[in-house]
Amino acid sequence: MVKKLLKDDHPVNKKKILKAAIEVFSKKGYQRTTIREISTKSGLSIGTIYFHFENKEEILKEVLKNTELIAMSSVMEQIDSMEPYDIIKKINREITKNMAANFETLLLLINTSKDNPKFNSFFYEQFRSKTGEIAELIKELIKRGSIRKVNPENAAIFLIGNVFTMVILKENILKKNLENTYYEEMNEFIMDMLKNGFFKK
Amino acid sequence: MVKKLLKDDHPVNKKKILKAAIEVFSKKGYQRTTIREISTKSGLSIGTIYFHFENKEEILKEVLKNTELIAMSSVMEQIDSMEPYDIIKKINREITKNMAANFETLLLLINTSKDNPKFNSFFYEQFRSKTGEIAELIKELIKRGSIRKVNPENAAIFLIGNVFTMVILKENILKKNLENTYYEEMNEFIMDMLKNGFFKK
DNA sequence: ATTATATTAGAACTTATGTTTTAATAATTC
DNA sequence: GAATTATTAAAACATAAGTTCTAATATAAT
Repeated sequence: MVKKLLKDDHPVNKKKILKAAIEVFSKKGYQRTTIREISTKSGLSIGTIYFHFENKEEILKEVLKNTELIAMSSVMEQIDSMEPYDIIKKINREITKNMAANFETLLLLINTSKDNPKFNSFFYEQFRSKTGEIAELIKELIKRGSIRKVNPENAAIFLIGNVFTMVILKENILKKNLENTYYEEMNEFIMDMLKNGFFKK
Repeated sequence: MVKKLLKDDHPVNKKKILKAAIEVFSKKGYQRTTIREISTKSGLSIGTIYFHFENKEEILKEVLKNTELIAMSSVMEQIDSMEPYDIIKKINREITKNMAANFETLLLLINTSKDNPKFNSFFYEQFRSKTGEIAELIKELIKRGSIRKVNPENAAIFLIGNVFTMVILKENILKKNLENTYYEEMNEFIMDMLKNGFFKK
C-alpha cells in the first residue's frame, strides 16, 4: 500500500502527517494542537503518527525545517538595476508578504522559543541570517553612495522590525479592525519616514 | 484571621493570590501556569484560590486590569517646555522601559488574544488608547510646525511599533546575545532615522 | 509460498491540570 | 456564647492529551 520511499525523502504517509501538522500548528499554535487533530486531519491513526515521529516536538522540528519566516529571494537578483529607494521598498514588500503568510509560525516560535532553547536557536539563526543578508545589501548601497553611513546591522533590524510590528498588529491585535490596505499604507508611511524623516528641517 | 476587607478593595489573601499569579503568569505565560503553582507561590491552598476566583481565566482578567502595557505618563507633563526631538526621544525611552518591564504580559496577551476575544479586546483598547494619546501629541507638534505633516495615527503606530520590535527581539529572540546597551543604541538609531532619514539627499 | 520486516490502527495507559467537594476552622451576628 | 456565615485546606474528581502497546495488515526478501 505504501509507496517505496525515495532516498532523502519522506514516505507518503509521513508527508501527509507533516502537511496536516503544518495546517493545524499554523491555525492553533503548537501548544493547542493535539496529536488527535493531526491524526484526524491527516486521515491516519495515532499509531502511525508515533511510528513516523518520536513525539510531538519532533513533528514541529520537521515542520520548522521547511519554514522560511523571512524571505526576499526575488529581490536580491534585481538590485543592480534598481534605485536604492525602490530596493528598500521592494524588500519591505517582500518581507511583509512572507511574514504575513507565515504569521502563525512566527507567533508559534515567539511562544516556544521563550522556554525552548532549540526553537530559540532556530529563530535566532533565521533572524541573524536574514538581517545579515540585508545588512550586506545596505553596506553595498552605502558604498555606492546612495544611502547615509548608518550601521548596517541596526538598519537591517530596523527594516525587518517595522514589518514584524505591522504583521503582528494586523494579524493578531487589531485584526478585522484594520483595512486590507493597511500593509500598503503603512509601508508607504515607512518609506516616507526613511526618505524625508520625521522632523522639519 | 482575615482582616476586614475595605470596600472596593481585595481581601488580603485575594491580593496574595493576585501577586503570586502576576509573578507566575509573567514568568511562564498563562497556558503553562498551573493553579498549583499559584497556590504554592501564594502559600494558599487550591481551595482558597477557587473561593476567591471563579476560574483560572478570572485570575488573569484581574491581573490584566492592573497592567498598563504602554505607559508614558511622565512625558506628557513636560512637553510644553521641550524640543520636539527630545519629546519623541523621551517617549521612546519611556515606552521602552515600560514595555520591557511588562514584556511577559505582552507576550501573554499576544498569545491569548489570538483566540480569546476578551483578551483581544483588552489588548486592542490599550493599544488604541496609547496610540491615540501619542497621535494627539503629534498633531500638536505638527500644529506647532516642528514636525512634518504626517498621518498622526500612523506615526504613533510607527513609534510604538519600533519599541515593540526592540523589546520582543531583545527579551525573546536574541536574549543574551545582545548587549545591555541594545535599547540605548537602537533608540539612538531610530532617532537618527527620524531626524536624518535613510537615504542621501 | 513462507518467513521476516515494515507499517498501520486504535484501544489502553499515564500523567497533568482545572475544578469540585467536603470537612474543618475562623469571623461575625444576634 | 450559640448560631450563622465566611474562609481555608486538601483530597477527590473529571477530563484532556501525550504516549505506549498489541494485534492486524501490508510489503519485501529468500
